[in-house]
Amino acid sequence: ATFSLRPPFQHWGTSLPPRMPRLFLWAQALFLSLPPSEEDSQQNMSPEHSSINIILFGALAKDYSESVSQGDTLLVTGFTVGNSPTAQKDKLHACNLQLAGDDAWMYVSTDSGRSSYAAKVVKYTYVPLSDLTPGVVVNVYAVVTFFKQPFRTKGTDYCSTLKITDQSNKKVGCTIFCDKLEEHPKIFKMGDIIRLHRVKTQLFNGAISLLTSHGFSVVTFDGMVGSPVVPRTSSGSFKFGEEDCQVVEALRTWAANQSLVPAEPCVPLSAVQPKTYFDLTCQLLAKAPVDSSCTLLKVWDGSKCPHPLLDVFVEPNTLEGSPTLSKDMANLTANVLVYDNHVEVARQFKPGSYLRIYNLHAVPGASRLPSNDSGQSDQMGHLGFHLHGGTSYGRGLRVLPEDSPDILDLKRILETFSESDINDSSMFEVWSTPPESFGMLTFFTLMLICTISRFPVNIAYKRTCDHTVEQVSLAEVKSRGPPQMFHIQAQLKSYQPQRLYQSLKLFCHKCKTIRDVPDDVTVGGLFSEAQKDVGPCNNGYWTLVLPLPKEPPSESPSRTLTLLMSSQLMGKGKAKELIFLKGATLEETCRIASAYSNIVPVTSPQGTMTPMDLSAPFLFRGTKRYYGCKQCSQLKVGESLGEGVEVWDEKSVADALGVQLLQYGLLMKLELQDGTGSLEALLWRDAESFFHVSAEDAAADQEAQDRVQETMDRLCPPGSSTAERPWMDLCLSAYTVEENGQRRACYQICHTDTRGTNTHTHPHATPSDT
DNA sequence: GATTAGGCTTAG
Repeated sequence: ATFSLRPPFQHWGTSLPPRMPRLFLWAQALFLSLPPSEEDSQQNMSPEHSSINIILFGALAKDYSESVSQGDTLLVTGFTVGNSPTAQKDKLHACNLQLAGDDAWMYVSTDSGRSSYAAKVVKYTYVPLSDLTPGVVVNVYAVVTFFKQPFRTKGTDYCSTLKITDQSNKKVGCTIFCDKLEEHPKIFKMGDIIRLHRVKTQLFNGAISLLTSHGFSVVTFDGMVGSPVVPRTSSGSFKFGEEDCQVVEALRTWAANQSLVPAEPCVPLSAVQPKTYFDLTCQLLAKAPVDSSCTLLKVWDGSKCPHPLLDVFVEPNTLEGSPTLSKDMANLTANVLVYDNHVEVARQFKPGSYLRIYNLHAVPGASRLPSNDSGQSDQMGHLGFHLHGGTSYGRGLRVLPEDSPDILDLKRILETFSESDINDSSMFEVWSTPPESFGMLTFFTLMLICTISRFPVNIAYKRTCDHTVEQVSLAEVKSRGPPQMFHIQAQLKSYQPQRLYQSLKLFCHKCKTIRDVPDDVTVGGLFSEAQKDVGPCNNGYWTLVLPLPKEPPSESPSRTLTLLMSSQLMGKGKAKELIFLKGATLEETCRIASAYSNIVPVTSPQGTMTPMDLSAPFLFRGTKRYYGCKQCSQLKVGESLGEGVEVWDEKSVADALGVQLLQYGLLMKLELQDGTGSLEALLWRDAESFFHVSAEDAAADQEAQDRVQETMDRLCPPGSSTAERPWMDLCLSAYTVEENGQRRACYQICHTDTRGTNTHTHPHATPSDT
């Protein structure tokens, strides 16, 4: 992965980012033992010189850190011998062995004696907890009997505190330090199985404990007998085989007969006793910051609490997500106040996600929230829930993945709410409302169904238009026909293109045509084609010709890179602001563009410098690429450049070159439905405000692309049923297009804004601005 | 490259 431009560019004095190996492993006093040779004895070498440091660089470091264990025998070839800078300190050999580059290899022979090629065959040995001795690095398999979710330490890391045990019945404490939260063990409940690689034994208070050591890794599993053995890890390169399955299953079976786990700490809202501590598995409906040390979470688990639940009012504009009044009234919403260290954790949560809250305190009596001191006298004795500060008793909270068994159960329960029909008697039970208020009940039940059926993404899609139009059904839209504006309420049935990058288009304001953004293979091909033009170009530009080092195969022709700068700009000391580049590959152009403000790739077919085929970008600015319209551009390179131009941006460069600049846009076709029918509508003119993304950013920036994807995933969650999709308030413009003499009605979504993630409007409420 | 914590209830 060497960068062929480096030598000339270093000479030229640019600041191109170097491509250095990113990974290296400091493998200290590795597991290698060299038996003292005869020469050594003759030279009176001291015994400590039988140990030597090996340093691995690059890909080797990554591969071997995954595959070498203490005690393995290594065969090392292709190394260089260097002075060991740590010889004084570690008293090891004065030299070290450095393994870098393609020639360096290391072969690993495991305990079993079968030598083999590196990473593939390493076998881990697991030590029973009763056999642990202090001061060694080991691998263990165990059952978790106590755990704390990772919490911030006073140092640089997060810490997970665990207690684990195995068939040897020995209980061992385990402390995991790691600065990355995702690398901490994913433990959801006591009884989960854990596999720890490279943990260090340590004597503390007279007992063995385990501590993370270099190269530490962890995988966890559900502890329930019979459930699928699915490793939970964030590591992409962990080893997991048939034997692991067997170890996990053996531990599960053993643990099932041991009563290791105390009485089920997980309690549904329907079984909560006041003044107790319990674990709650729930879905987050909404959250709101209360103050710097307290956050409110509104959650439910689909069960009805027998005790009246405390309601906590917060300013609606501070609330993220959509709690529903109906769930409050049905005593389904639990208000959880999360304090101190847990606030940071809760900040990451998104409404709709599934949570488990550990050691939640059910507190009868009103909360002392400043905003509702007065209003809560009538809530005396209502149950509130507190997640106190600190981590005692494993107090904490985390998101559970949607496919974990407990969540599947919970989802099923929550689904029964959205599927419930008004005539469904289970609904009446939920309400436990006396028969005499039946009329009232029907109204509220209707409300409940309306709201819940739009769960979990009850987002208000706000119309931003300023006209007043009656809201109509899709069937009416079709029967009334164009030209007209409509307001509709609909769900997304499907959309095209499914590959969202294909929605990026280039638009010419002059000839009104839309074209696709070419992919890198196509653009790269145009650059290769342009490279064939090796002739000179003499049109009065300052020219710098850079020979490039030969690349294999050696018979390939030598290449040069030509940089051209305008004499006019040179005269003003602005030469670097606009650079023309000839002979570069696409990749090289991109790299150079990262260091200069405007790079124009050019060729010189008849000895005159001219922009490349306009199928390719005519301009690179940082990560952004700009295209010109083939039909409408009238290239004029060679004439005087940019008289009076102060700032060189895409517009002034396009003007100077006679290029008709194309504008980026997003084009999608959305199929809408509302129960009266479905309708295909385009998203084009107002697509940027719909997604809150500039199309130009979306062409160059992953984050912007993600935002488009997220919006589509919210409107149409992958694998979701219609009932789960949110409703949108949309403004629709109907117009007529003529194709082959045929007139056809066309619809476009306009004036609609998906920013409303923090707002909530009841589905039947009329947006205030319409 | 050391350090962090080393379960055992907040007090809202």
